Amino acid sequence: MNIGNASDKSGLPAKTIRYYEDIGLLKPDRADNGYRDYSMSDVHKLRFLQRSRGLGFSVEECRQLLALYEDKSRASADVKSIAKSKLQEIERKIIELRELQHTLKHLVAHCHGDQRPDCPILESISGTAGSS
Amino acid sequence: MNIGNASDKSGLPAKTIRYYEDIGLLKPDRADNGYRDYSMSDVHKLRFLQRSRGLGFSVEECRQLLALYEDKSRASADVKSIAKSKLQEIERKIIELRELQHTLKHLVAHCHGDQRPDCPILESISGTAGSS
DNA sequence: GGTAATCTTTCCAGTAACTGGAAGGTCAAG
DNA sequence: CTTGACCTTCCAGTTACTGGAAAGATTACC
Repeated sequence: MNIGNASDKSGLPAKTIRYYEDIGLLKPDRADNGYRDYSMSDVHKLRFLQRSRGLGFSVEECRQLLALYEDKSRASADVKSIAKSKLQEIERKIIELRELQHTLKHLVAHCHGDQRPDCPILESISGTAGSS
Repeated sequence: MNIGNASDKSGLPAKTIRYYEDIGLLKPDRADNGYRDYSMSDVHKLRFLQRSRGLGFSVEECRQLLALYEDKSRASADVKSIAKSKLQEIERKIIELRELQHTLKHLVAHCHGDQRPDCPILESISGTAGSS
């Protein structure tokens, strides 16, 4: 499939997909006319990248995650140790998102925007009373 | 407190804190010697920024979140509608993180790195069999 | 078959969000 | 009163895109 189609299915702009190719993240086939030709597997990987980038992983981290995703020949211990450290990071991100969620819900529920100078939320936000 | 201290407490590099000041996200007091002087409230906000950035929100989105955080005078409906749309985004991110977590756990549990050409994970990854 | 619209290609420049480093001022310790 | 660890501003470089030009390919219509 052409890049426009892959873009629609992955949620990534065509520009970004070409950029990911430039930096060696994903190399699609080429059709006889020179057009890039994406397989469904490529599209899955693009969607995977779209998600991980949106969740705050850097491109280099995404490269690692993609390597895990694509793993076909690396040593088990190696793969597992990277996966485990990524899992810890994911766990942390989920917790932080829950705290942010809690804070915003609290705001929606309790702050009425009626010119009050101090909001009780300020106490609980930014992990001051929720983590570490 | 000085910027180095604020940096330690917020987890943001001093460089980044100065950059956030440049773009108008957070304006600390200045001591008589010209040094930036951060209050605990400033540090909370920096930590808040550190987290939201790490969770994949853009600086402009963080500006909105910070405005919610700081809200003291805006109309309730306005604040609530922004907060609600951010809550949806957070909900989505949590779901995506859970799926990523599930995928990686599956990888750690079932892929042994023993040269196998196709991993069963490929089916379930990237939301193909888990969402939408 | 012609041609206009809509792809696609590469390349180069611009933006967003930092990041590093130079040149110099400030401060606490010995 | 100097040494070292801070801090300041400024300017240049990096990462991760993003927009736009110029040109080739494909499809859609007459």
